[in-house]
Amino acid sequence: MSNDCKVETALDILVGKWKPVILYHILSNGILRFSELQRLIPDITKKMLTSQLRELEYHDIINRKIYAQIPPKVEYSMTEYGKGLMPLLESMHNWGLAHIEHLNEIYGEEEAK
Amino acid sequence: MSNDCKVETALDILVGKWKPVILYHILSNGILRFSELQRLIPDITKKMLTSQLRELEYHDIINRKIYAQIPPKVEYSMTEYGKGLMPLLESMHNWGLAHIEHLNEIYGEEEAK
DNA sequence: CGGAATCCTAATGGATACTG
DNA sequence: CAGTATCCATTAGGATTCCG
Repeated sequence: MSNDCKVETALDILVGKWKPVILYHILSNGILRFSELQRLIPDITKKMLTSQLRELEYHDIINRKIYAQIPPKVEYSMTEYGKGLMPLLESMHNWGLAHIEHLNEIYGEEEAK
Repeated sequence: MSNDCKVETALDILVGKWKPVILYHILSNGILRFSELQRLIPDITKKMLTSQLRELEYHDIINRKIYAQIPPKVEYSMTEYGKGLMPLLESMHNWGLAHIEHLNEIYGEEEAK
């Protein structure tokens, strides 16, 4: 059996068209409002931004701080626990970087995939 | 810009409902025939097994060796390059394991997600 | 401002049957 | 045995509108 393989658990947290980008911006900026994330990721819709943030929040990767005021203000930041993801993200980034090189060697520069 | 973030590149290789399981079995067994993989992963269809194997092959993670005989025989194994994925897979596995613990602490044992 | 609700499209995954 | 080919179901993602 392979039920002791938890690679997929880690994948779950990162999979989603926008999650890596969102994490990238929050990690770079520390704290970001909903509208700031929208500005930083122009092509994302509110619905997508909301759903991806909620999933990350569910997994305790990011924090959601609501200010009870009008107009509303909501801030997102990494949780302490979520910061523990950073080494893994870096490993993935580095491997990804090397892999692009590798694909170029095999298939040439054209193929982006 | 966040275009220098290549986390997604790494994700691409692993995303796909069956890829982690397939890699797990090939890594555990060294060399496996198509039919052996089918036995080890009972719920997968031929179509899915084929497509996932082809994607891994495209990325030079696994090798496909065809024996020109009747009945056909095809063996799959990790490439040398593909073995370089192992540390990353282990990191992800370990993080995933710890994350399940963490979720249990937050939400209790019931929630599997 | 930061969403929720609704509807729609595209991509992924699966069942089944056929083939060299 | 190791696949294709077709067709169908499910899911992810997106556009738009509305709301406190």
